[in-house]
Amino acid sequence: MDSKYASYGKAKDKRNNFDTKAKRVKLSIDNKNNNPQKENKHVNGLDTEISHYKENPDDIKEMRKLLPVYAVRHRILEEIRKHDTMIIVGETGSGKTTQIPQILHEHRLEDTAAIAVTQPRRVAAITLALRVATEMSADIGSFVGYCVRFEDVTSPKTKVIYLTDGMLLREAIMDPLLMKYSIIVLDEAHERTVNTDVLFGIVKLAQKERKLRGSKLKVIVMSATMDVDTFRNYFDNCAVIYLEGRTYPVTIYHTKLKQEDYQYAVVCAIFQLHASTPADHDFLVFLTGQEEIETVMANIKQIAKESPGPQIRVCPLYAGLPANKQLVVWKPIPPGMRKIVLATNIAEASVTIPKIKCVIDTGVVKERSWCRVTGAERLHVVPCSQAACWQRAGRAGRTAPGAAYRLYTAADFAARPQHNTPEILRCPLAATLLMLIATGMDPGTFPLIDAPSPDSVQASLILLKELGAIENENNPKLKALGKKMTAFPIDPKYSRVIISAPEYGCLDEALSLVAVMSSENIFHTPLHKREEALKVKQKFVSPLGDHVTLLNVFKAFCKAPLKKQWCKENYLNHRNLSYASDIRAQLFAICQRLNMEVTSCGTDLDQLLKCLLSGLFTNCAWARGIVTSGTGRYVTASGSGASIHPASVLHLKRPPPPALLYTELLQTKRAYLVTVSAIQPHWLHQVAPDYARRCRANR
DNA sequence: TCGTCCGCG
Repeated sequence: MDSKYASYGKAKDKRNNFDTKAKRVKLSIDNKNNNPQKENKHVNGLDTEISHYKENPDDIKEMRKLLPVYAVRHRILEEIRKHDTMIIVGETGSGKTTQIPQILHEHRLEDTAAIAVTQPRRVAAITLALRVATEMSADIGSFVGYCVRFEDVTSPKTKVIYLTDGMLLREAIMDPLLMKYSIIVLDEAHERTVNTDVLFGIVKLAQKERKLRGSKLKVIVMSATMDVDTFRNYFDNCAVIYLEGRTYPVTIYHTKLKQEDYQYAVVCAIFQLHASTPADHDFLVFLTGQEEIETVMANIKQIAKESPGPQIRVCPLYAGLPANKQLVVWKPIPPGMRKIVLATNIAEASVTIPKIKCVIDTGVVKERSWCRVTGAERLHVVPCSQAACWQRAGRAGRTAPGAAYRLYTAADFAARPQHNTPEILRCPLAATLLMLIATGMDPGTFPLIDAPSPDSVQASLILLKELGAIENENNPKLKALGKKMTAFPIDPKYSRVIISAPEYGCLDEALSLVAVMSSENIFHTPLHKREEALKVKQKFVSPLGDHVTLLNVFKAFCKAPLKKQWCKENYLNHRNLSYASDIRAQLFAICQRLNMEVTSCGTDLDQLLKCLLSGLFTNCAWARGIVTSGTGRYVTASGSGASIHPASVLHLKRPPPPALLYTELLQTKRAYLVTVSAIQPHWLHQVAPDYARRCRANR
């Protein structure tokens, strides 16, 4: 155990040292209840336990009447009748997402068309629809339904449709005026996901155009944040309704001193609170990632052995954790024991853990950003916004009054930005721009609350031009190839791979590979079982590189009869492989619709790599002739240095391949090429001659 | 020799 805390748990005298150390966290009451309203305000999110409710219809009616929104339903209705666009700010538990669509439906405000209620997440769309169907005593898929990727549970009679905003965006490609709906409710607007931001513009333009045609579209934006000025300005100073929430007060504590090392501070805070808090108070701790969670978990277990107080059960929670291990968080524990949940920001909005009384917030988050010049994505730990801090604190007040211990000072808090940087300013834009162009929008004039820099837009338009999707970056007109690309709900580079595949006779393999690459990491490597996980991976490894290795794993997964068991034995993530399998089926169906011939290249895997290169030709790296500084042994097309990621099967391979095709350029401590294959340098000239010429000219 | 936040179609 190389933990820097490990020694504290070993001897009692060192425990004293731990307690009296100057560095220990001092928790003080800096702003106890000074602003109880504010404490609740960014709390939102969906109770995943919603779907487990089983009540009789009378109870449900009574429960609806108790919701804050019920009392003001007539006023809401009146306002919505009056205004074409409005913003509803509702705190957690106000019932806005489940009740307002019902109120609209009961008063037949949707007319002959339907009501769309969008959500950033699939599970939310599904569970909300199930809840509302129960409340309205309807079968799901009748007049209440939902629509998410792989699952359309609606019928022509469906009047209230819960759907992901990604799904509504895809509908906009077919019908930019969204004529199917007379009311569109955009929920969780404060999260500012790329899809929600783009939908704002789509509905705004659709509303304007439909007004001219005498077909009204009502737009209702729902948000948990109180800072609605940005939204209000964007929607031409529309009306705003505020709804009260249903949460309990959360007392906020800040540290008196700045904590230099939050990983150290968090362990100190846990044990200080552990010694002073009743055993039935569960803790929720916000950390940044898998490795950090595993390290802190090991430290807690070590110290707990020597520590007085109730028994501790530590539960890790992050998205990459296999589902069965995630579920442990929701399992009840024996009385007299304390549950400590160590979570990433998955617990901030995506999932709700009941009975949390105490939140410990490190105040940091791991954020991904994109560099338009090198195409590199960066993962780094940054302080989170004030809004995120309130959101985290609110997790302690879901079922009873609680407390939030912030491992940063009140001054530090005050100096933070109010909101996180919207995703649209941080991510590659090619997919979004292609979607917009396919919807008939002009990327130059499309209204966005926060517009990305013209340089970022330009960089992504150039990529779309190079992929053959649009004519020109200055006058982006969709080409036939681009039109075909939008049929596939995947990254434009990958849809280009699929469309090229028949040419290389490898559509069968390309579909599998693109499906796996569109899913999350399929390898699960726990910190303490790394060696064993690496050993079992060997049977899938191909000398050609990571891509063929991924393909080998996917093929074996498809053949395995007991998939869950098989994944466990092979240290693979069953959820992500199943997801890849679903994506493959979806892509396959689209190929059939487009009359594409599904052929296999058999053992001629060079064909597959060339095909991959036809979409990822901008992702080539060449071995450096002369080893210069420590920036890496390869150089990319943009001229930046990088090394093969150590998790790659080509890492440390001798001799190093002269040229590589990489999936991702990731900047962590250094720049790494992630998921790579060896290619012949002359392939680039065969596969993408125009690009190869320009690329050589620039180098 | 690395340690992959969260999501969507």
